[in-house]
Amino acid sequence: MSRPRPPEPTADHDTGGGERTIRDASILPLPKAYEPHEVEKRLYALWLEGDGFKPSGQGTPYCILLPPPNVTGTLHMGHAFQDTLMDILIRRARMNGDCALWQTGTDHAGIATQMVVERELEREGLNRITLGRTAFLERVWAWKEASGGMILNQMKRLGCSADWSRERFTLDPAMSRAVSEVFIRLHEEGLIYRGLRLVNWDPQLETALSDLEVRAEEEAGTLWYLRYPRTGGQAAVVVATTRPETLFGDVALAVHPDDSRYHDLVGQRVWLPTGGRTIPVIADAFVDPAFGTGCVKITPAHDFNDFAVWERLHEKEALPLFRILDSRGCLTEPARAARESGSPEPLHWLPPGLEWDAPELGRGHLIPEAYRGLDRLKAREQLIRELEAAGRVEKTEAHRLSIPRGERSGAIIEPMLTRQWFVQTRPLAEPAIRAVESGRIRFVPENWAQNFFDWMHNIQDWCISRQLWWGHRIPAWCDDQGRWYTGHDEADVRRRHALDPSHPLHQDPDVLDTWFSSALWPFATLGWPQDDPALKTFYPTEVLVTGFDIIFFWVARMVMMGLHVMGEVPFRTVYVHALVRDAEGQKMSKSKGNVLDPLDLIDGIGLETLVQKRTRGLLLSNQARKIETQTRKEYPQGIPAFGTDALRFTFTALAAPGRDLRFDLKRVAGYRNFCNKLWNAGRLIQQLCGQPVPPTPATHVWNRWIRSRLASVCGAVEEALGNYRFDELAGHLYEFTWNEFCDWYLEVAKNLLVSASGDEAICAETRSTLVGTYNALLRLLHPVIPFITEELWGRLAWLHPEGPDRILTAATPSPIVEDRDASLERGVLRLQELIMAIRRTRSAYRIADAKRLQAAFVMTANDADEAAIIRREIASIRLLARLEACEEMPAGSPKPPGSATVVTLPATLWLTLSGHIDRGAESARLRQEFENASRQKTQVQSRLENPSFRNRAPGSLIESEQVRLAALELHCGELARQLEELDRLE
RNA sequence: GGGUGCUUAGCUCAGACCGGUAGAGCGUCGCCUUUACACGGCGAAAGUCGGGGGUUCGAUUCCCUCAGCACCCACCA
Repeated sequence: MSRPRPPEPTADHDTGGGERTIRDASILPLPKAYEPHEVEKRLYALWLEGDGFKPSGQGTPYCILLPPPNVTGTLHMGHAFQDTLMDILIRRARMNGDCALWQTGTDHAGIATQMVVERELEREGLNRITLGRTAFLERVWAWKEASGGMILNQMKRLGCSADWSRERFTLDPAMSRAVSEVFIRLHEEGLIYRGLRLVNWDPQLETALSDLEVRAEEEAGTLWYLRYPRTGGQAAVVVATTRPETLFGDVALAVHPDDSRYHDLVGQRVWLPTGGRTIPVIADAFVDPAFGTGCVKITPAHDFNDFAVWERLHEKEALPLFRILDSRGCLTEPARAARESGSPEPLHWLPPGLEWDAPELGRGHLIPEAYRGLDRLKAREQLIRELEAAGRVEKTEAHRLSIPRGERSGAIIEPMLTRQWFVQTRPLAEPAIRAVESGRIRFVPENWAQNFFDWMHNIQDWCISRQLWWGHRIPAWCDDQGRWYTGHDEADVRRRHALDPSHPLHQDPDVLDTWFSSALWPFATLGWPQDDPALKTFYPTEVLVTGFDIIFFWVARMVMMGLHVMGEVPFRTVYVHALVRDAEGQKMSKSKGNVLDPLDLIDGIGLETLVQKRTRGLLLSNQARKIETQTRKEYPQGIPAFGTDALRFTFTALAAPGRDLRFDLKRVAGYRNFCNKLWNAGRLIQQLCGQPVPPTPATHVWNRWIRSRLASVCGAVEEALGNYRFDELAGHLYEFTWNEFCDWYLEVAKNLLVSASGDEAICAETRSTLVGTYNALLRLLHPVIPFITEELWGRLAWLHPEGPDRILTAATPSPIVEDRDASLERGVLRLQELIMAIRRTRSAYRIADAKRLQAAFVMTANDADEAAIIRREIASIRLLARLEACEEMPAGSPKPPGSATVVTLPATLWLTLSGHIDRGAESARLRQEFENASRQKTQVQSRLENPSFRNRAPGSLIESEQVRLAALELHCGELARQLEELDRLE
């Protein structure tokens, strides 16, 4: 969908980049519109030449860590947003002369990657078990080499200036060394331990998960009221449960100690509803008498609450502990479960004197024959049928409850008694809390620190072992007595622990939670535990740019590990950005069909391809149809190519503090237009100058003005970046570029150079201002929109005869303090107000721009500087308000006949409009203005007359209100006079 | 159950820590093919700042409260 455009000179195309010189540049006109596509590829290659994005120079070290994306991942809007912000910071730091490193790499993403490869195997009719561990891991590595890391290439399309030579992968040998080193140290310090505990078990993936990897959703369920017959023959005890199948693992019933209904029951025994085994009734305050029947079954191996009860009371009440599910969630005899775990450590606990063959334990048969090997959900159905038939179900109720599901697999999570490795987090959390409290780590925006504290204060020990194959194998070996030893490898273990070669050792088959290695990312990527100079230079890193969704997963753990291992925080600032949503505020997800691919916004995509892309691989066909309809409606033309810079500017402008960010495609179009505006400003300047210009001091009002504004904007940009207010950064740049530089300054400068008097001195300083401002502007913009600024820098090489060839390595423009002139800026503001008032009046009378009008004015300004600026700038008033002539008349001059009146603060001006004038409209217009001004005047007046205001308001406010009142009085007086004049003439 | 955030123009959002005159982009309307740009220029319309109460000389802003919408943590036998 490209517009027809005039033929372009071919000489400036594909010159290979870098070969351009000032000589030939001056004669090459720019194409009429900026075309990002060709430019982006060429320039990225150019940037990679030589040292690429390696840190250089002796400047202050400045390091940002890329939150390592999953190797399985592809770039989505969230990444693109985050990457843009990081790239802005890094490019700016580089231009500031800092030694800037953007450390990049990918994460092995244990579960995600293993699932991808397992699915691939499934398509070939294979599975990992038949393949075996070694062959399976070879497959995963092959997959990683072939398809992993696509996301980093996509980042390059975004213009990311990460140091690709330092790319790391969390399973690199050096990273693995860091992982085992930390594991060994923490184990020796007692901060990593092996424990028999309940964990969240995913029966589909057959692994433990951490609390954070479990999502609970409210779903419809059933509450069954089951009868537990009493041994003495009295009425059965009724217990409500949502998971009846767990009754095979019951070790007690519990009631609240103060529940009078059950006082006589405590200490007695009841029969299980099936299975021929009795359990005691105990009392514990955790029971809520108001829920169900106030009596609860205790299944310590499969329920977190019950396990807590067991921990409190198992010695006193002689409660055994055993599990009844195998790793796939099927019912199994406890003894079998222990054997299956393959470890010499027992997976149960029996009170002294109690043996498996005791009647309390069903003489070793806890699971009736008919249920053995049955999936827990199937077993549930079968059990309910059996109990109903036996009259053991009193009633059933529909019940909403939150069902925990594995984040990855979606399978219902079972709390499961297993032996796992845990990190004892409290001793690690305390220094982390202090680091944030003391300000050694700053959260931006601050309120996220609260979130961090809340979690850290209630932190639970972290289960770090996973029953997967893809990941860091746990560096721990077990002997036949169940004793554990750590080391980097078996030989290392024997050396460290002085074990004879004949001493049997078996390495733990499990791997570590992916987040364990991620937690070491800040120092492991920089070379730890080696004595790497990068570590000394760049640790602690400057700022972590991340979403709030991984504060717990990742940020908190990096802080804990960094402080513990390095003795220093991993980063000084945590900048927490919002999460990208669609235009309706919905989370972008494949199943909703509202996903936007950042690359499609850059390159564009046709409607048909987009529809295909969004519906591919969807299981439900009605869902696919819905998405197709919605997509066709929303993007009837597909998505046009906006270019990388437009997308980056959009992200920057949207990066206001907050927790979600609605991504609106229309904004991208707006910023594409912005890029084009900047491009065309370059075209104009090329036409006006086109060769190096010696720096010349400014004397002309507008030249001084734009230099003053530039100095202000440099300062504002610096401040916005210092506060991580990317939205404000974008706002300042947009406003300055478009409104001040293009709309005002270029219009004037064009005139000064093309049609003006031929005053060589003014021309020289105007060229110098034009070139100096545009040059600085490109450098200010470069971190945000790197491609177009680099392209302009290259094409307009005469802009920077002494500067570097590439804007990438140019210096940030520093604000020139002497250029700032507040009084001049005020004066120009008045001038602009006068010009805008004339334009308004012209527009009200619908006078074409081409029509030049006669005008006369009287000065009403009481500020000498302002008046001087107006008088000096009559030429620009004429130019910008399209006047033929504009003459000053003596104060008190009468309104010329047949004129429209324009009343502003610095001057009252009459536009000669013979033939157009409408006395009624004129009067109404002035009256309206008068009323507005009087309303304001009255407001200020009454405020100033209010004694309590005068007594209590700060002096500076009173002063400024007085100034304002004076101005309003002047304005009102002048409007009244002009209205009288109008009446008098009538 | 505990907590956090949001509610401002037709749409998407700034502004609020630090009270006094409410801003932007997009959209809408009018005029304009002015040789940088129609991916443009100039101009205009458009808001009882979610409801109620309080503090204050003054509240969109601070406090309380209600409503709606998001989200997080815990938990539901």
